[in-house]
Amino acid sequence: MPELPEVETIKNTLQSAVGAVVQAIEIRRQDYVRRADYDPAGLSGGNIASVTRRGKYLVVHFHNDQYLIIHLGMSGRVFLSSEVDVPGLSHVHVVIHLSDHRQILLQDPRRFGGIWFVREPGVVFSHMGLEPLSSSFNVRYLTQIVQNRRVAIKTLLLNQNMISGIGNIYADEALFSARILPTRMAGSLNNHEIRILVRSIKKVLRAGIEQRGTTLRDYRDSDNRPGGFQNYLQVYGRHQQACHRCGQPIQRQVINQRSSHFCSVCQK
DNA sequence: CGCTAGTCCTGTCTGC
DNA sequence: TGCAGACAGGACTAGC
Repeated sequence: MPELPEVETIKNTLQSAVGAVVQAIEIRRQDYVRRADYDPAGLSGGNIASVTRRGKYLVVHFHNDQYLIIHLGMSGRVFLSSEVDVPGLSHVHVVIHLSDHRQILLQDPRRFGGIWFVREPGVVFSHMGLEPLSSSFNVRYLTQIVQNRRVAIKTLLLNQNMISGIGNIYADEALFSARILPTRMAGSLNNHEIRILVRSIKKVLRAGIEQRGTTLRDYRDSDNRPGGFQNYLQVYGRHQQACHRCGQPIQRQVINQRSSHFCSVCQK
């Protein structure tokens, strides 16, 4: 579910938990833990030093160089709750009890997400591509990774080993903004198109963050607030609706198992 | 090595 | 109202 702007928003709303002392960590589903390099029980008594983001991952840094890495998969949510028990909330796999009586709940119905208890975040991120909002993600880098690639440009944008954080919504939106068809072979993009695409990716992601993410169905930040970027979508989820630019109906086509939305008039 | 297709899950919506 | 089938914001991996 959550892509870079949504995870960034969750990270921002979780800042109110920084400094809080962990009373206990409750792992209700052991199979949600992908890796444990230390005993999570040892986190009790320490405090949360920071909460950051890498790609679509949340990084919770505790004392003593102990990290909890969280990936929310397709349906994951993080709640910062002050209630002892949230009624009607199922599929909560992890609860971090804080000594101020708040708790961080990790819910994930489909369980495509997971968590890692590691002493060094690099072991999880070793193969990850550049952050698209960093200065190193630029025309030179995109030129280098599209070179000779015979995959659809959209497939490349979704490849987390190349660029980390772009998902199905923002890939479609960035390609519409750049006026490039998602089916175009990556290696066929010219310098001009690469330049526009870099700019479009950054612009769309920044707008998504500005709007606190996209809520199509169940996305919420850790304060349970929905995002607002769904009101600004140009193509995603707008199949057969009029293109905001030219008025022609938006097309939908499956590319690499993912539904893709585009305007066949505006995008070439 | 690069790439495609199948797989992991549950919930919700659509059409019969 | 019930039920089958499609579909969903992600990402691994077997196999070509």
